[in-house]
Amino acid sequence: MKLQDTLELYVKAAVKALFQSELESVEFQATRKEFAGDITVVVFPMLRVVKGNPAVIGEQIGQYLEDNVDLVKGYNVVKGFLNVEIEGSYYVDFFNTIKDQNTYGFIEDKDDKAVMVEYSSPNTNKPLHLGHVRNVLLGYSVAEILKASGKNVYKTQIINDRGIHICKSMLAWQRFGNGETPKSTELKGDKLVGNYYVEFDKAYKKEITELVSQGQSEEEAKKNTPILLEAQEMLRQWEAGDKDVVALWEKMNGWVYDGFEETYKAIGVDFDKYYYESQTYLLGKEFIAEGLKTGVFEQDPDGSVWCDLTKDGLDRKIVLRADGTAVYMTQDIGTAIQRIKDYPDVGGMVYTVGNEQDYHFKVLFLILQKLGFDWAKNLYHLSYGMVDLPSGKMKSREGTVVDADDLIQEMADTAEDISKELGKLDDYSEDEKKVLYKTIGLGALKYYILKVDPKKRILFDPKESIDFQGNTGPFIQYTYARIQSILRKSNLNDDVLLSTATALSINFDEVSLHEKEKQLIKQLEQFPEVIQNAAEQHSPALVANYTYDLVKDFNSFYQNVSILGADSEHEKVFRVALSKSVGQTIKNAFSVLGIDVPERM
RNA sequence: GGUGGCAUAGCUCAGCUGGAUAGAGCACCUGCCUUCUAAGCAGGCGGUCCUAGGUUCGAAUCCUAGUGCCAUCACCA
Repeated sequence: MKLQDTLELYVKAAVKALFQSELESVEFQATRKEFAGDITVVVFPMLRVVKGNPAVIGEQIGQYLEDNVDLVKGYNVVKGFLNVEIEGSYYVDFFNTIKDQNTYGFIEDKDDKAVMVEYSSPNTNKPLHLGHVRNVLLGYSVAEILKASGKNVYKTQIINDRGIHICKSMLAWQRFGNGETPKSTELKGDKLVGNYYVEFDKAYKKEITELVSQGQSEEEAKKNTPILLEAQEMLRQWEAGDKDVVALWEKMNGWVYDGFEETYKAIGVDFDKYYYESQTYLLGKEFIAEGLKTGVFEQDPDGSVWCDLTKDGLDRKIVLRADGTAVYMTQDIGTAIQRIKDYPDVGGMVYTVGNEQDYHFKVLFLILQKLGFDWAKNLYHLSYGMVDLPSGKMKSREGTVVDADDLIQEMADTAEDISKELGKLDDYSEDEKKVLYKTIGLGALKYYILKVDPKKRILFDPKESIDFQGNTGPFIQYTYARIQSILRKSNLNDDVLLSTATALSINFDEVSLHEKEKQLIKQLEQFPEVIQNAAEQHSPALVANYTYDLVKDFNSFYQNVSILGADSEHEKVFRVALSKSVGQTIKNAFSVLGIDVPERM
């Protein structure tokens, strides 16, 4: 049983014995550093049941606990706060129960119902940028956190592979491409296709200028440029299944997928299943027809189909155009249903999509509920803030985007510069160094993005490079590397670590627990709860900030207490074992953030 | 205009279901490498928690109103 739960029973018993009153619950908080004690009982809420001076009541309860509870070593009362000191042996005993768990903090028995997490979901006409990076890191991490919290998880995305945007790239490539391929240009496929998307835009703008000089209004010109009309014609041909257009579409999308795959690999994320809009956009229609029969939807005289959500405080939402073609909503309805068909064990889904689409998902979830799907109540929009530059929004057409591949490379380069300056790795091979630079660079980037609350926007200044000191990924990685160094130098194998730490608890009087050691164990004790909270709140930031606190405590311990130079063998082994556990916890925490930890740095 | 989100130190961010004198990092200043990796540690400076009301023993946290920024309100996605 958790310390808090145990104490709660005793505090209730104390109140019953002393004041003949029943408490419903007891409020605890961690004791602030400036006071003696380990855990604090807040007396104020009891005043509803027990009348009197809170300080006096605290005093009486404290005395009762000291007299009746072995765990309680002492107490003090400050105003209405009862600070309880816990026997050091409690912490040593607790540590003994976790020190050999490699999966500490994770729940291994999985729920029957799985969760599907969607993230990334890019368009196929341009490379991934910093905005996608946030999406991908968040989605991956939340998926891993959910796994760690005891869920089976499927990672997926929906690839927006059809529509006018890809036709624009296709057309530009046809016109200006001279048969270029990723191979012939040595460009990543997504970059090559993205270039033609830009080419299209250039030609388009030029044609607008021409038409305007011929007397058309700008508005007219935008609709009438030959190149746009041709792109629209291409889309019609695609929808009609024109062989040549489809072949070109397949070829160019193939290039993009290869490029994306490379980027995902570089970032270190993966997917269990891909969905393509081109394959699912028709599926929703069936259910629109179904919903029309059951009255969920209504048809206007022009043939368009709507869902009336005014009673739910929202608007009327179109789900099918007058010409019978699908809109975004149609396809999302179809995709959701398809996913449950494919994976019947899925009981809920998480959509990692920017907060600009909050309204869309509110509507989508509501419609799915109205259609009567029981899983529809377990849909969650993991809505996150935009990543903005000091100059404002990123705009691909204006060339202000921060490219994902470039960014990853720059982070590794910075890691390399710093590492070389510090010069601690002279005996590493070039290959080993390269891997390490990437680990550190990515660690910096991922931590930088994941440590902020998803719903808040991020301001990213490319000129001010991401820090490697303080509350950063590399700082935490560095601490991990230090711990590994100690483990190597201690020459203690696991058997010794296990047995001697146990011996310490038996002979506890010999050695008292150092403040810094106790603090570390308290911090370790929090980890499983942090994972559960992070899963409930879909927030990797909670894990990131926890890890930082843990690491700060460790570094303080490390600098103030000699580990390998401890006075007794007992102490030394205990401290090494404690360090090892902290290292394992860092590793576990970082694994759900998708960040690797190095043996040295 | 309707709806939703955000607002905490010069900058970037924490602050769990309301609890003690609001915490970190960066930057700036002071110390600490002959002892386990100084990407570190110990300390200092720095706050009208956007504003005004309200709820209560107690509010950065909850409620109301206002201000500012962002998003959204398409037969776009």
